[in-house]
Amino acid sequence: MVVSEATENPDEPDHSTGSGLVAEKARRLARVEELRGRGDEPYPYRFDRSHTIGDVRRTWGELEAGTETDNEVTVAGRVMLKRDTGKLVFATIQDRSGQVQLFISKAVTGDEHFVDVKELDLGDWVGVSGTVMTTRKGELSIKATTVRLLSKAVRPLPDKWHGLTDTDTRFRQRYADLIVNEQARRHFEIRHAVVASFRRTLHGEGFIEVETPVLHAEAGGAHARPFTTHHNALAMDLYLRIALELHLKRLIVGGMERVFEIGRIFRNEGISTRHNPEFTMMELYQAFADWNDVMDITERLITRAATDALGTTNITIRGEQFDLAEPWPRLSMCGAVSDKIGTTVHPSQPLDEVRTIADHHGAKYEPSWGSGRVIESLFEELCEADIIRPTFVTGHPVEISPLARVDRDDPFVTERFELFVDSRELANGYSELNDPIEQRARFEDEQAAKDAGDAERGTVDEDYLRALEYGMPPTGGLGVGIDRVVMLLSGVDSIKEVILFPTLRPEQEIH
RNA sequence: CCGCCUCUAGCUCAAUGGCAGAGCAGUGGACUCUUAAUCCAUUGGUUCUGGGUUCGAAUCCCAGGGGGCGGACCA
Repeated sequence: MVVSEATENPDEPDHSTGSGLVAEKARRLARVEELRGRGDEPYPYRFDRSHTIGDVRRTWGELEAGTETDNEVTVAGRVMLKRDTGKLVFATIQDRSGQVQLFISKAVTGDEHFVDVKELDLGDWVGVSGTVMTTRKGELSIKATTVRLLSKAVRPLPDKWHGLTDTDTRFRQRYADLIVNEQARRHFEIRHAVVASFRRTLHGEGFIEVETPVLHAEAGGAHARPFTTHHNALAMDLYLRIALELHLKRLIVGGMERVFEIGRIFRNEGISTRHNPEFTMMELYQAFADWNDVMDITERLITRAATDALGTTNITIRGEQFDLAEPWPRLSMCGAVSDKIGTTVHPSQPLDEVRTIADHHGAKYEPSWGSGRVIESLFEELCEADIIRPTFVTGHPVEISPLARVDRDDPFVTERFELFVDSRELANGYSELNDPIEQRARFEDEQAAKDAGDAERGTVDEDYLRALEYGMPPTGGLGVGIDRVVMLLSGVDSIKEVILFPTLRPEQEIH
């Protein structure tokens, strides 16, 4: 806490001449003391309201201008604006359902109570009782008989007109962002609607919601660098999970048939407009289904989420309108690359041949990569940027898909798809590999690549193999990046806009 | 980790090498139908930090810090 240098006598700071944040806080804190001194609690324990502001608007929104009713209501909200015309004060208060004007007349409240109204600051929480009315100009208002302070704000709100625009401050002080920026509140309403919609759809189709460990002894199920942590009592290092996959499939082995989890996963990688170190994934696994079933459920989940969150399946991507309800095109990875460059590429081709093509088209690769992984690099380099509308990219090479089942018609690719929208990967799914012998071979390939220096590759998960040995039914699986779905439906370009508290460096000093 | 951009009052922004300013918020005053209320008066600055160039630096240079965008990384 900084003590103002201008304060010569610390026992009695001079609020009349000071200014700036320190003086403003001192002035408001002095008001807190003044209220306590006379026996009024500036932070009461509870308050009963009869209506939300949204209720008031719904019930009386059509009232004609210049109407006085004797309908009594009690609402609560934060003071956002105050217009003082002397013996009449207008204030705009806000709760999560909206804003409404208070009409506070000295003649109604009485002189003593009116003095306290005058002392209210922007940002204070109040509980208000009064009657519903409209002004001569037609503004729906509550004609207050009492205005009770529910919580004194000692820090001023951001600018009442321009709000808070500094991105750094908006993300660090999300609380302030949410108070003043309706758009920010909207993004998190959409987020809630998406998650609720996913749950509703999945429950409706017989899926069971489960929770699996966040702390893993082995970080498997994806290619990513994990965060490490330590458990003291067990005296061992643990990883934060990078995927949900392997535990959920153990449950399919256990006979749960349809399971899903919505959970946080952690990847120790770069931060960008599309990546946050912790993000939310929904994964589901459905026994007796294959990748085609999973593509269908992906369309249902996201289309219904759009309807539930936005009331429409029409969305705008890069200024262009798309209807999510129309079937989503399917594009094979090898086919897309082949079409783009005019020659056929396929993971069955010798590595030299594929490398030559990559060199020719500026796609990068590492010495340890096989043909399949180089083709993926070609796809990322040449095709990804062109995908705007929702598109299933299918047929990923076996080399880059260690948990997916080989295509029933082509032994070099898998029955796998990734959903791309606006050049971003939103979902990933496949027919799950359930042959324990083949899975072991795939894990051993991963381990070999890891041993050769590729840090993101996987390891042999013996317990998972043991589970498969009990027999996993044919299964289709899906992972959906919730944050990215919310980005799509919110129409924002940065993942930080849809994460309440995105990862940032800590502030050095808090003012 | 690299490149570019950015950082000025609580908030939103000016000042392009020559006295650090405005609006909002705050403070004092007027006002019983305002709508970002209005009107009069007024307080408030480590110009992100440190160093340098210069008679003189918010401004130019160097280093550092925060943030943004792009790249790298991210199957």
